[in-house]
Amino acid sequence: MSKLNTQLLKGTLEGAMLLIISREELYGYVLNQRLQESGFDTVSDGTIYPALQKLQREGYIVGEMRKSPEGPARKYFKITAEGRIYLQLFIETWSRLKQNMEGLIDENQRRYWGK
Amino acid sequence: MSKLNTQLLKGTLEGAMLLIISREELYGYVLNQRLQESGFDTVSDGTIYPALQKLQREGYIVGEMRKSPEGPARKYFKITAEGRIYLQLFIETWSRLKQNMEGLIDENQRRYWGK
DNA sequence: GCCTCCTAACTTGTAAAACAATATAGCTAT
DNA sequence: ATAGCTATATTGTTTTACAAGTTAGGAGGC
Repeated sequence: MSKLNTQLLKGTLEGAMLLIISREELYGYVLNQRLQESGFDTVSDGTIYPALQKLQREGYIVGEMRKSPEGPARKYFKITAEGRIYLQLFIETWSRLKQNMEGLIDENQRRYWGK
Repeated sequence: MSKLNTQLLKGTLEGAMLLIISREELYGYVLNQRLQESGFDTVSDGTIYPALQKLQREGYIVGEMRKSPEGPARKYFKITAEGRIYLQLFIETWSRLKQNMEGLIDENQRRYWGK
């Protein structure tokens, strides 16, 4: 079950992260909490920090270190103009995939009650 | 674009393959055509055959070689009882992921016309 | 002082998945 | 024969997610 979720996570995580960062400037630790609030299973540190670095490397987000009043410094990320363009592309591609899957699933369900 | 699709494909491909096999006994070559008909980009041979072997190894499908009236032999696959159970689990997990993404995307769209 | 806990970012090594490219092989038509 | 379509399978590479571990700051308890 959790393994299945891991597989389904692939490919959608970056998009989900970018969607959250697009509405709110935040740092990795809080991003992880937001993902959980959005229904995703806990994402490990070893997943989220490399993913953030990749998004930054590609120019979709930029990070900035800021001191914390309590605890270690935080790296706040915000989305760039390029990131917004990529985000729209992601949403379109996701929608297409969603419709494709929906079509297959609907047909599957239909065969179990009245053809 | 095609690269983005590749990433989104991850995790959903097995489910899509199983959905198609559940409605129709077929072999890899035709499965690939069906996937395209369902809107997925072309899936390479190096993806589909190992994926079929994995599904069989896990007991979700079984394959059987049959002679072809024209051309080389074909390996026909059909879904097993175990495969049907896994398929229902996949559909539930997919639906959950879909709703999670939907929630994030809706919120994103809302911020561009009437808050 | 020392230990534990919570926050916070990052690294390392491993496993899974998809791809391109390649190999093999049967049949058809030129 | 050789080119083209069908058909399965393997190899090597890249990407992604994870577990586990490292480093470090601040708070509280003993």
